[in-house]
Amino acid sequence: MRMNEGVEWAAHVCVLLHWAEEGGDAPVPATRLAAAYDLPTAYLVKQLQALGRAGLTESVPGRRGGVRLARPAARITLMDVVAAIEGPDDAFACTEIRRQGMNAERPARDFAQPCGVAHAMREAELAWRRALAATSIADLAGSTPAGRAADARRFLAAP
Amino acid sequence: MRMNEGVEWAAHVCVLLHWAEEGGDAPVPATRLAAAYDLPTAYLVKQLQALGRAGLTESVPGRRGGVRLARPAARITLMDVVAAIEGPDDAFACTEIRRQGMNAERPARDFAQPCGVAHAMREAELAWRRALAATSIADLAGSTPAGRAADARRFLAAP
DNA sequence: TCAAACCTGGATATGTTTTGTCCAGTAAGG
DNA sequence: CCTTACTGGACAAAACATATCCAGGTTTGA
Repeated sequence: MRMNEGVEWAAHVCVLLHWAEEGGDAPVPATRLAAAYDLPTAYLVKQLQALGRAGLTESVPGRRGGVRLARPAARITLMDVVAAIEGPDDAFACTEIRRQGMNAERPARDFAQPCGVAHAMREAELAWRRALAATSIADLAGSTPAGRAADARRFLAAP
Repeated sequence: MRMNEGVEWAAHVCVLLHWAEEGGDAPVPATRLAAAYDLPTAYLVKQLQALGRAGLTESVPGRRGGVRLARPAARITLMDVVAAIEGPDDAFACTEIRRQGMNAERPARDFAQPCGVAHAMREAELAWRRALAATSIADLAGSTPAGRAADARRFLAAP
C-alpha cells in the first residue's frame, strides 16, 4: 500500500506556490516548478492538472501564464492535496467476502449490519484524514527554516 | 493508494481461527479456510504464510494439521494483521525532493530538520495505526451477529 | 510402512496501477 | 504571428498485486 509519489510533489509545489503568491510572482509556469525540485516536467504537469480539477489551483494559459493557488494557503490542507492526487477512494476496499462460501445461502438481510472489519478500517482512515486535515500548506511553509522562502522566490522569479 | 485484498482475507480468517479455537477445532487447514469464504486457496496460503512469519499464527504440518492463532484473539489487533500483510513500510515515502533542483548546492546539514511534509504524513499514519491497534480480533468476533460463530465452527469442523 | 493430508518456499504467469513521455489543440502576450 | 503556456488523450515501460504450480518436508492413520 504505497502512496503516489505525486502527493509529495504536490505538497511541496503548493508551498512553492504559496511563497510565489506572497512575493507577487504568481502564476508560476510548470517548467519552473519542475526545475525547483528537479522533477520530470511532463509528469508533474499531470499532477498539477489533478490539483486544478480538485479546485486547489487555477492555471493561466499563454505567455506569462502558469499555475497559482486557488485560495489562501491556510485553507488548503494536506488532506485536500492527498484527495486531489490519490482520488476519493478509501485505501481499504471491503469486498464482502463474508457473504461467500459458507454464507452464500444466507439472505441479503442477514448482512444489513456493516462488516466489522470494514467498519474498523473506515474509522482508522477517518482518523488519518482528520490528522491530514489538521495541517495546512501555510503551516508547512511556516515550519521551513528562515530564508528558504526568499531563496525559493528568487529561483521561481529568475529568468 | 489501495490496500492489498489480502488484509481483508486475513482479518476475516483470524476471526474464523478464533472461533475454531474456542470450539476446540484448531488447527484449521488452509483449504477449509479458503472454502469458508470462497477464496483462491493457493493465494490465501500465501497470506497465511505472511501471518505466520509475523508471529500471529502458527501452523501444524501433516495430516490433521492446519493453522491456528499463535496467541489469544484479544491480543491480536487489526494493526498486527495490516502490518503482517502489507509489510512494515509507511504508505508515504519521503524522497527528499527538497534537496534537489534549486537546493542541490546546499550542504546536507541544512536539511537536518526533518521535512515538514514527511512529518505531517507520519503523524497522520500514526493516528491511523493507533486506531487500527484499538480493534482486536476478539472485538471483531464479538461484533458479529449471534449464531454466526457456531455456524462457522460447524462449517470448519465438517468433513 | 506408506499413502494421504498438511505446510513451506520458490518460480512463474497475468493483470492492473504507477510512472513517464509525447503530441495535437487552444489561449494569451509582445 | 510567433513564442510561451496549459489541456487532454494516447501510448510505453516499470512496478506491483493477484494467482497458480511445483518440488520438498512433516505428521497421521490405515
